[in-house]
Amino acid sequence: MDRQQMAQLLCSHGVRPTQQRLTVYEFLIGHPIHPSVDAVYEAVSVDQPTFSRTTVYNSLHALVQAGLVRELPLCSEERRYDAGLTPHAHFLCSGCGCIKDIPLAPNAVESLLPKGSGELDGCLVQGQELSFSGLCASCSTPDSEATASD
Amino acid sequence: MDRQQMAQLLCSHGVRPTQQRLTVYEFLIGHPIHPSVDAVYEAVSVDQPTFSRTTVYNSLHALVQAGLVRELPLCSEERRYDAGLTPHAHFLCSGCGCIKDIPLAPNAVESLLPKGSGELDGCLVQGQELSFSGLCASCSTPDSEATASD
DNA sequence: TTATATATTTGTAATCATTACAAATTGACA
DNA sequence: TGTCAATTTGTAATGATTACAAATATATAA
Repeated sequence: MDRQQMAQLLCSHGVRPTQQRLTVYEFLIGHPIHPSVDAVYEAVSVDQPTFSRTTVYNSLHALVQAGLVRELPLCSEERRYDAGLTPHAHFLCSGCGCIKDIPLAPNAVESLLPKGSGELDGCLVQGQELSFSGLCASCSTPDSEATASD
Repeated sequence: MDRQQMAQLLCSHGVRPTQQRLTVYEFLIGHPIHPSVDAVYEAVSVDQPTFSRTTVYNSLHALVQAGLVRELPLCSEERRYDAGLTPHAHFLCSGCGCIKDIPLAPNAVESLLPKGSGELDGCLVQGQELSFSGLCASCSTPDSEATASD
């Protein structure tokens, strides 16, 4: 997906495709590491030193509200963002903070809901998230301390 | 479960059953509203005005580490805690912040993982959480603005 | 193209949940 | 009872996020 296509995608979701928003979205698409706000900011600042941290926040808000990016509900100190919209779960390593994707079958999560129990009756469900936590392969091996990578 | 039983439960999990920890745990058990730290603090302060906010943090940390309480991974500003350990999912209302429990069958979540795909190979899975977000019945009804209750 | 209005970006200051810390207190154990 | 270690308490510090206003960019109309 090139910038032109991204711009059209943003437009079709009601988001004005400014340079900054495209830069943030491009980074998320190209780096599926579920980065924090600061990770995005650090990355885009390399090429564009005037890029503001506030703009990263603003852009992410706009993209999340448009449904193009989702904020991950995780027990992490910082918020993490994901532009991958195919159904998948996440594994958060409490050691190094890395996040792994876990593919899921379509409608897998819905199948868990109690059928006809009415538990979600009247509730408007807009998002869902399945997450696991623990230690990744690197961090669960005692002799090799993992460096916080992604 | 009375205080005596709670004390034994904490002991068996390696947590010294201090008065403060028991008070926090008792509140969580008795009020399954998945409260925030501040909600716990406000509640216990009514009867014990000298109860410190830091102690609420400390107690919750101890209980979480012992596996008696879980911290909920949700897209909320504050951390929320749950002493209910039976398998269930959560629904977080972005309007009023209330959280509803959604019962799940045992091992329902595990059944979603790709069989033999090795996606979690080498990872030590310690926790899991399935959450939904949206608007609760009260908040999705336009004419009755819900008051932030639980 | 130019003028005008609107939306966005930027940088700084403020907010708020959480953590760090040290003194005071409590509880266990000899 | 005395001593030591763990816990509690209150305050100060931290750090992610938000608020805000001036500067800038963008879209639309003339």
